[in-house]
Amino acid sequence: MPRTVDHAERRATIVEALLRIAGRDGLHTVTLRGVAAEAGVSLRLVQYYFHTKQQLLKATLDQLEHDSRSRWATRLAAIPEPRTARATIETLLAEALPTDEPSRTFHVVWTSYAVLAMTDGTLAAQPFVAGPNLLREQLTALFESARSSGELPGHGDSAKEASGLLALAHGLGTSVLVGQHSPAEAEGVLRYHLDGLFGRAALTPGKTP
Amino acid sequence: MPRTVDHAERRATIVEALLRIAGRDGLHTVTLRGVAAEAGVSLRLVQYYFHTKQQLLKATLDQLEHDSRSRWATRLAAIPEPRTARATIETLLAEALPTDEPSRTFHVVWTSYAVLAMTDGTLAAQPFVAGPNLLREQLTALFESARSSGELPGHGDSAKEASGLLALAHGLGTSVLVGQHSPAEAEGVLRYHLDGLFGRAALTPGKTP
DNA sequence: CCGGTTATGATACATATGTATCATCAAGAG
DNA sequence: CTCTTGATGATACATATGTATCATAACCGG
Repeated sequence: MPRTVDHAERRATIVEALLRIAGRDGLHTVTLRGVAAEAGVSLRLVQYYFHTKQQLLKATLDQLEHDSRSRWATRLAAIPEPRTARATIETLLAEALPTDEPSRTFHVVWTSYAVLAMTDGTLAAQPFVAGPNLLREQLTALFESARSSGELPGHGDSAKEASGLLALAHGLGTSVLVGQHSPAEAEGVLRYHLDGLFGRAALTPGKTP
Repeated sequence: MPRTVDHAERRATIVEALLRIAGRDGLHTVTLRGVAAEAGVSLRLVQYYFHTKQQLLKATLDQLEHDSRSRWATRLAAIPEPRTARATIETLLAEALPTDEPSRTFHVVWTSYAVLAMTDGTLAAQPFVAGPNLLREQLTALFESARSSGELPGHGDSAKEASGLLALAHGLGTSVLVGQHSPAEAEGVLRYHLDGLFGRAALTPGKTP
């Protein structure tokens, strides 16, 4: 065999270049030449590692999904040991809020793909259906166990709670992306609603009757 | 004056054609020639009434905003006379859920514009900031009055409740657009959360302690 | 009726972009 | 060393698209 290069690494740098462009100027401004320039490689190389633009876009989406999953795992693993349902849930949902710049980039591009998936049937819709569904199931399970353990008061429809909370976090995320809310505001709203779920009275001092 | 045509009407038909295309195939597939063909006019006419593509896109966004406002007004006016806060709030939020096909088209295109606004600073971000903010203030006021009238139990941060509910509705809307939830499911989740706010016990028979 | 303004058609132009082709270089195998 | 194969560079090609230009028809005021 002649000189061999780490394909995975090359592909990663190219995908990262695409992500930078898409996060800065929008996914619709992504062009093969632009990606090549941003990555500091020739157009030919982009073609070489991703034969077509569709494949490059697909690979980028896969990468986004992969990164997202690994971030979740990291965050979950970092929860301090008295691992309450509240903390776990808050951790899961916090990932939906764009706080720092890389997170913002991720969410902008991810949302761009989601919009594409709304009309482009060829683009895999699984990431935007199966992913959230999985998350919803996790949340539902957390709710259930928290309810039976007594951490979560009252009775309710855990599935609906989970769906709602997920939608809430997602909606807050886009509101941040669009400039309506600051990340801190969104975090506050999210926390407020979690407080409501887990019993506000116990958490807001001075208001206990 | 020579032959004069109703410019507003022509512009409307062209904008509607653009909306059909954007709703069906995505905003990124919109082309001047495509719009012309869809509208049944010549390319020149699209250029004549909207000098540049930017202006056409801008006009379409304005149209979307206008339509949205008028739909809200219609819905609000249609609320039966014992106009409870609950009914008004539910009406306001229901507009965020894509139920029928025209509504879906609207929300798909609207979301596409929102994504554009995330990176394209030239595109007016007001619709996606001022609009929701206004709605949030309305909701906040409704919460406040409902609280003082006793319709809404407990005390809480009306502004945060309003922001959260708005984000919830919006998040549910996108989850429908992306195929994760059916419109009915989303409606159910929304109603469930409203039930929670307005006191679930009074609404779910058989669970009163 | 006629001149001028509005409206519309046909077409040209420049450019950006995805994709394909041809050539060349590099490096390890035999 | 050389020769095969993987990696990369330069460039060509076809096309789509936004925009501009030229011409012409329709209509109304004087």
